[in-house]
Amino acid sequence: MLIKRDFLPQKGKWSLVGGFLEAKESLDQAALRILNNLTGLNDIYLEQLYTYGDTDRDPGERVLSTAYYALIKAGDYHLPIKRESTAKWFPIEKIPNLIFDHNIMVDKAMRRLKRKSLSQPIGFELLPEKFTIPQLQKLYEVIHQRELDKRNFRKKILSMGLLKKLNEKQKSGSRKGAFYYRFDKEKYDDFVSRGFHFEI
Amino acid sequence: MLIKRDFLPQKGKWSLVGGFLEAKESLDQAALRILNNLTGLNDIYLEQLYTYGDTDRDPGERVLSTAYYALIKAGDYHLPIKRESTAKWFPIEKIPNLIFDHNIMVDKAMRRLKRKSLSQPIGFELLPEKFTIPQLQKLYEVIHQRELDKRNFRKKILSMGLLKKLNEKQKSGSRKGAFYYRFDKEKYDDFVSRGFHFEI
DNA sequence: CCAAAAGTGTTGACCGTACACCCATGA
DNA sequence: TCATGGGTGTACGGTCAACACTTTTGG
Repeated sequence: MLIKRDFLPQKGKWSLVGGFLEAKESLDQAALRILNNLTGLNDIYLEQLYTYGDTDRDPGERVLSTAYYALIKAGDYHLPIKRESTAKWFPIEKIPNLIFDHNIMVDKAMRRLKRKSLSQPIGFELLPEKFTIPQLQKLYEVIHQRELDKRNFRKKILSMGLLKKLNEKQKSGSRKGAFYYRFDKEKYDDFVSRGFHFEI
Repeated sequence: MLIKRDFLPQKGKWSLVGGFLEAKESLDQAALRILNNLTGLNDIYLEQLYTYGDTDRDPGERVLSTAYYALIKAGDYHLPIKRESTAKWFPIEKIPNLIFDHNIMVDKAMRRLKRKSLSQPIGFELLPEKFTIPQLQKLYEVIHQRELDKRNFRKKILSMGLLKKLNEKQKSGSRKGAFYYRFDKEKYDDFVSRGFHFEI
């Protein structure tokens, strides 16, 4: 999600969403507040990415920026966006030139996400409650920017035992319909606490 | 490397090394400067770890801390440490209670290092120019806090083709003596640029 | 001659990858 | 009936893990 800057410098260019830390809030709280102000969303997965501290990043004055990235469930982004006029979603491969070092931030976030997706079932944060295996596969394909074999993907994902199959099919998107699944929260917690690695 | 605080609050407790960012330096430069002031070392591998921004981390006043960790070659730490009276090296498993959230920082650094050691030959930064395979193995054992099978370790490491065997033995440490090796810088760069993963 | 660390190969289990066809259904 | 995406199994090769004995040499 990018916003079109409506003030100088670089007015009119696309930019990541940002704001200033207040005296009595933590960095995490600030990130939540800023995201919430723009989108109205709560309960969003947020993770600190990196702190950018070069003296000349912002040509105006010296600014330190601690970048965070959020994972927002597919479907939630239909919610009304507050400053709708300026905020817009972009597919990751079509991100335009951004102000300052923001493209570097996006790049770092993507690398973090790729790595993370190999050691944690991030679908939890990015998919709706009920989702199909083809949906999950597409998520991994977008993150890793390559196509995956559906037989192998399904085998791998199911072998982890984290998914519960529901007795319900998604009817949109195909003639046949795809079964919905749900993450098994308990097994997931086991998994995470033991740490796992997973090639894809 | 820890220092004993010689000022309040928490005077006498162990602490990580820190300092304040100056107006005209980047975070990276500040980290280098602070490390150099204490140890006299240059050309040290430094990596930003995380920025701690809770409002009550320091009971005195509000402080934001961007933590960095350094990898210092075994052997270099024999160099005279400037503030020698207060700085001391600790084995990782014997780190005492530290001030504020510094134990959390150490913990995060260790986790980062474990992960990193699986995707990059960190021996480059941590071992002297010439090193033996048993030395390299001990490095991985310390980082991962478990023993490794020397046959498997040797096989794995050599199969990567990153090491050049020298015609020289380390005579201390064993009767038989162990051959020295050296990293092959070119192949290493290839490796890193292609990215690799490596189970241990 | 002996203690102590260096050095060496094989095997089985598991996992990743490649690959092709049938199924269900709405139009 | 057909186009579309969902769903399934097998076989090969590579990699990890387990495991025990020989070599060298200073004391």
